[in-house]
Amino acid sequence: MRPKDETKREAILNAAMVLINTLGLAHTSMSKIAREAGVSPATIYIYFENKDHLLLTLYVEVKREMSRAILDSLDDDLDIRDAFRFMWENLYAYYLAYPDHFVFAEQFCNAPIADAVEEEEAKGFFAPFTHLIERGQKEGILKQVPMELLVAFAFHPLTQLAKQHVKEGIAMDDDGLEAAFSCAWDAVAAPEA
Amino acid sequence: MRPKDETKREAILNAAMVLINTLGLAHTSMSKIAREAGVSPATIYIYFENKDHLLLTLYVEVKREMSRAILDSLDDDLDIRDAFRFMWENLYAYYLAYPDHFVFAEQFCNAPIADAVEEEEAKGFFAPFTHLIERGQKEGILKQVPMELLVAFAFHPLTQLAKQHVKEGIAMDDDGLEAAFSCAWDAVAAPEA
Amino acid sequence: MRPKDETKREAILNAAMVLINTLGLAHTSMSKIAREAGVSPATIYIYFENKDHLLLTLYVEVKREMSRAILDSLDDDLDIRDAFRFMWENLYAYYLAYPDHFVFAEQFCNAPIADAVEEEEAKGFFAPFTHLIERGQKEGILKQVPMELLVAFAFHPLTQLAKQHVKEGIAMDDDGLEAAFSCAWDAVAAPEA
Amino acid sequence: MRPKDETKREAILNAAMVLINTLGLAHTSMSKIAREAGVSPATIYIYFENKDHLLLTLYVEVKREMSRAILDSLDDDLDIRDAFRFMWENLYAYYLAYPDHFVFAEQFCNAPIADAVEEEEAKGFFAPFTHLIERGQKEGILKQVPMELLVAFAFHPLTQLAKQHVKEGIAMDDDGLEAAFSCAWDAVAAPEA
DNA sequence: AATGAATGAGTGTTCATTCAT
DNA sequence: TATGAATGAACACTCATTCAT
Repeated sequence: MRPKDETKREAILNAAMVLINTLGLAHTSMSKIAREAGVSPATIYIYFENKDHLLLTLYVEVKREMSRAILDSLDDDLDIRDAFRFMWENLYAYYLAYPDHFVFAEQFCNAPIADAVEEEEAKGFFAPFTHLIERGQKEGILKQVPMELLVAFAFHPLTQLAKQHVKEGIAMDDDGLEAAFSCAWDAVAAPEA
Repeated sequence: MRPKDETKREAILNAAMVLINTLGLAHTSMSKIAREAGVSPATIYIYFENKDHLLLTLYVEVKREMSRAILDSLDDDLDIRDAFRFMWENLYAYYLAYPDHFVFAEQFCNAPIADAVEEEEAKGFFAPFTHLIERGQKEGILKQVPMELLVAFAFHPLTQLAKQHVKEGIAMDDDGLEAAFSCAWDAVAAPEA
Repeated sequence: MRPKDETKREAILNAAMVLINTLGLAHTSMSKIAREAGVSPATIYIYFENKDHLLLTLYVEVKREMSRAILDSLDDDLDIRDAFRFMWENLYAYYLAYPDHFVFAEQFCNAPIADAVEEEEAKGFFAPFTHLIERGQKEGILKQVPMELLVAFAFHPLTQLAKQHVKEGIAMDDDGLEAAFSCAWDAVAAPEA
Repeated sequence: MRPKDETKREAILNAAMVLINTLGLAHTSMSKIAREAGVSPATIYIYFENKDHLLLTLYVEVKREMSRAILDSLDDDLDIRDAFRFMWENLYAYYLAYPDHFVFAEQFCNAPIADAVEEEEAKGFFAPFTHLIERGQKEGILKQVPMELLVAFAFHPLTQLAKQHVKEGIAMDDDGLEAAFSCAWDAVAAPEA
């Protein structure tokens, strides 16, 4: 008996992501994924129960890697603003380094199939971030508004910028990042006394 | 030869939107659209060249309606902050009133097929908004940063919030809106002297 | 709009029967049926909901034709033995004339899929026969035993004989039929006083 | 090198029979058989050359067991009628005791694949029965008609009854059996002088 | 303009079988 | 012997689109 081939599993996941980004979810078929991954269509079903399961797995793994890249090296002793900035820059760097992860995640999470992801599963990866916000609010540094607002302003404009930059093949320089961060920080920071 | 039936055209477009929101782009076929719209598959091809054309048309029309709802009643004489707030509230109201337009647009614009939309076509609808920003920067009221930054912070967090609220079936009350707007305004407004 | 083509429907049903008799239920696929019928696989689904529905329809129609051939010309005024013999000979003649109907029915009714046939639907075709038996019992000509016994002895040996004869390409002559019928009649007839 | 495991072979054959009776020949695949038998698909090929060989083997073994149950204890000294009755009751008892053997055999022998069984192989098991008939004809107790007729009337109605009873989960009592046997015997017995 | 019939190419998935261990 | 991995071909069925009316 041959052992399962981890590289084959990775090849399948990666082929799926590449095709979804190129052709779209709607035109990415199992046989195209198989061809791109260099395996037989039947082989995919050894590693994944069915197409939905494959896509869902891909999404969760991408999200996990994202959170790792952004949060793993987060230092709890940093003051709020520095921690915030650290994540912000990590995130933008991640988008530029793995644009396909990011493009895929954006397409996937807006499709109804994404509803099948255990909400908490994906969200859980970002727990350290929510803790940071709570700390910031307790310390009076962040605005006393619902958490979802702060998350929306902290993350989403950056995502949108990255989407444009990835599509146009450009990137912000240090000044651009600085300017963008100042917008983000002003959005979430409590007005100074 | 009867003239083309405008209500039939609308029925087709609407059926497509409903199905795409329910089943996803990937599982929305021409025959399902036909069945949902109460017409024959062949009839769709009288109104639209092919599937892509139908989807693209739908997207452009949705975007046009969005911009109309938000910008048509914009008064050029309003001061920047009031104009800004006017649009902001119009936009959130639109999301709540036509969640399917909005959910569709989000799914569609993240799929590669959206690349086929004349970039400027969709953007053009929002020209009044960019003029507003330019005026705000000239007047020193908005931050002197690239326009795309201001757009990203002005629009995108709200979109994200609306997406959550639509999915969870909730809505912000006046206080919530006030808080959210203050975040947005702080993000884009020039720091006071 | 083209009208549905009845000959196409017949061609599909007949192709299915031929292939099932040749290759067996297990090796008869929709694409083989399509090829044999000279239509596209997709066309089959215009006439039949799915494979099971196609097979079930085929079975019911074959049973209907069988009962028509055997019972339609049955004369209620005949005495029991003559009526019985009339049907018996009609049935054997039918088997020889339409061996494929018969071979198909035998294979199909022994497969679990046959459980899906409305029991009464197929049985109903043979109501005239059960009425005949009841009359024969009332007149004291047939044995006073459960109806299912009489049916089993009246029909099933003949079916078995026909199965062998069809397979071996032979047929009973008049003497053979006479002998066979005398066995059948002795089985069901009440012992003479 | 371990010796082949007889229980494993039995498990495979039994799994095949169970699945064929449940799902039908058409939906019984090698991997389903493997799963049901608790072995790997590859293992089946150690015991059987291929799928056809497995099915054919199963059929022959079932037929062998049937003939054993019915004929092994047959006493040549019994008079014809008693011997006949002995087998008749043994056969019905067997059907009730091993309905799955019987249901399988009926499905299988009506499928074209059964043509591959050495005709004589299966028939051979029932040689004692044909000898009995020959003796009965010589003694003038059975009708002087072709043997196949007597076999058809002796066996087939009973099979048909058993099929119904197995499906409906009922069984004949002693009176029912008596009545059924009297039909069978009248069918095959020579008319009394 | 409008339709249901028709289709070849494609879908996601399972098949019988073999491979490598 | 026994296995799970692996596969190309096939499966039932649907696709986007065109045809004939």
